Amino acid sequence: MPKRVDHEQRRREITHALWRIATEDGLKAVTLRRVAAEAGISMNLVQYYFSTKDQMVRYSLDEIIKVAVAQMTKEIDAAKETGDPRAILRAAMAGMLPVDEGRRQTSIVYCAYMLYAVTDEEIRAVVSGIPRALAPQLTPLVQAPDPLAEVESLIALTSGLAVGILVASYTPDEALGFLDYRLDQLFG
Amino acid sequence: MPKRVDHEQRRREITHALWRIATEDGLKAVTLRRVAAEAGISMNLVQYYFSTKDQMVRYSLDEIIKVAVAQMTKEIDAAKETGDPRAILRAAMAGMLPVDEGRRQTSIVYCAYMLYAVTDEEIRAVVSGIPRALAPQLTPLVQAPDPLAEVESLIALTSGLAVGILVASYTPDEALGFLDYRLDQLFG
DNA sequence: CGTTTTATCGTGCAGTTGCACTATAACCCA
DNA sequence: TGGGTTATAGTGCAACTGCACGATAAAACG
Repeated sequence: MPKRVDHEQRRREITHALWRIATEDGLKAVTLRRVAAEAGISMNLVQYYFSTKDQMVRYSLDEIIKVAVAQMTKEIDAAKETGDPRAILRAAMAGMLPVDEGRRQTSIVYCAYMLYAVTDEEIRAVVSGIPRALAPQLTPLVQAPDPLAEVESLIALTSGLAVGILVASYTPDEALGFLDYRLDQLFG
Repeated sequence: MPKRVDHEQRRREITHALWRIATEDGLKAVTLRRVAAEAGISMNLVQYYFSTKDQMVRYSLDEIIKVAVAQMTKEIDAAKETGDPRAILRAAMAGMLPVDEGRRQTSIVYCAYMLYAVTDEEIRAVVSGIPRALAPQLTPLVQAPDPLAEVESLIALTSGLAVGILVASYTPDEALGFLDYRLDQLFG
């Protein structure tokens, strides 16, 4: 048989191809044949690693969440070195914004899944818990009458800004400006 | 010929059918045949009123924006009677949230188009201008060092909350709570 | 060394999609 | 009253979709 292959690795490669397509033309452009072409393999091989298209899409969602969380965690940890609550919050929020090419891809794919979730029960179950899981980690950083409301609002704001950047309502700099303006109020 | 028919009216009927489908199963479920079935007419008739599927989708986008704007304008005007800036702002923002069945449909369809906009140049051009057009109308209502940043942030927050409600991250009441919490800060 | 696995490919298939083409019944106008 | 027009319906088609079914070469293993 040909070289033995790490299946997880192959699945991840296919997933990356899927992301590239979703970034460029949206999830609606994701087909088995196109993913195969983008990954440089035969369509049959895609089916070899994912028994069904839905499973492939679903796997890619789980992966993008992992990547996004890892990305943000890294930002937060780096900021934690400073010990400055504001810097940590800013890092966490800016880490969700599509301010560079890497994060832009993550954001686009993530947003695509967000909206998928609106009409897809299963994906909604995965996506809906994310802000609820994130908020409690950040509440200790703020002093306010209602820290949870404060942090949840901040997350919702950031999510709105992220979509705003993607549809070109704001430039990344403008969005960061709005975010900083808000943080000024929180800590000023 | 059969009864002479108002073409605009027919197009709107078809558009409503499209919305219902998009609300239930997303824009990806919108096909000529399904729209026709939902509207209770033959597929050919859909093609009679829209020469192409893209045109139909695009027309429905323009319509949903019109409806959403009208909805919000109505809310705002009603609140203007009170003359209370906070009430006006709240009406404008709450008018964007899917807090009842009617607004839920508007929001879902609107969100679907937002997503579409990320990877579709033409639709992005339509969608991206919306917050920029809305913000200046509301800036006179707030007193702050940077009223525009204030209002833009508020709009982004609301947009984030709207998506959050749709994917069941928040209940409508929670979202309204976050909004009010923010307004408390602004006016308190 | 032979045979069993395993990664890969090509092809075929039934279903769906958007669209084009034709038909026809009903209404308006000359 | 009759020819032209318009709203409607049916049907066919090429393209594409996800998926299933072999075929094959190469590595692993007895």
